[in-house]
Amino acid sequence: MTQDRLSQTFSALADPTRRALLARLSQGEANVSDLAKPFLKEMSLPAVTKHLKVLERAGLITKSRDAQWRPCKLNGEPLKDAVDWMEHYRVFWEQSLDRLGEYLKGKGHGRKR
Amino acid sequence: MTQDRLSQTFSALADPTRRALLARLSQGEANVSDLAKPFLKEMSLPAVTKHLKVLERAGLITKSRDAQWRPCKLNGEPLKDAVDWMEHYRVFWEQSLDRLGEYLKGKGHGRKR
DNA sequence: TGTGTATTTAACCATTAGGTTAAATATAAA
DNA sequence: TTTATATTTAACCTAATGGTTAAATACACA
Repeated sequence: MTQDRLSQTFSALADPTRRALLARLSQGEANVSDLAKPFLKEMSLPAVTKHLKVLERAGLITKSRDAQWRPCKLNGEPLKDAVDWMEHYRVFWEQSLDRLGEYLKGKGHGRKR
Repeated sequence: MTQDRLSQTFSALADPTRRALLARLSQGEANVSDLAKPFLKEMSLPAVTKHLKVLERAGLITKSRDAQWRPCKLNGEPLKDAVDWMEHYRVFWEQSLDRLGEYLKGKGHGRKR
């Protein structure tokens, strides 16, 4: 199925290998074999290539060419829409922290000691 | 595979039906058939049940019991970790906006007219 | 023109995801 | 105890995911 943009972003992020690749790329450009190195005990090079392709199709990275190397660069823009979507729900994770905060501040008016 | 928490959250969000279910629940509790109603032209009730189960396993909703109804309630906490992860990349979507901002402010010192 | 290094593609496989229909279960109420 | 409504489970199907190995391609250089 041709997924909508947001689904594509979220499903690209739904894999720890791919998140680790993005984390590595947040420190700077790197080519495929550099990126693959930390994973070659766990999986093959073509497996990493496939993960990179998923990230590329999601627009989260772009590959350029330098001789036989393919330097990859992180592109954060798709994350903006994802975060924007999630921000609508901020109240749903902050409300529980509020309750915790009020409890800790002793606003319970003597309830629970 | 038993996924890590973050992967489970992102993959739960990687489906438009499930995001729509969460959007509906952000307006308040609803039971399964209420939630399913907008989707029954596109899919069956058991399909919706499955989506709700995915959201439940991801900790994004909780179901309670009221006679034969199963009221569902949104739980935003897993989204916090997801947003926290993404915030590390904020600079990667803001930097391009900065460049746009600087361009618009004419900070280009005459380059590119 | 080979040769070495980097990367991708092809062909395949097992598991998961997302859907279906039919049957089972839970609960209230006649 | 039957009936009606709400929901889930079972069994099944197809396509997508994430991995493999082997072969192909891209490029620099002796």
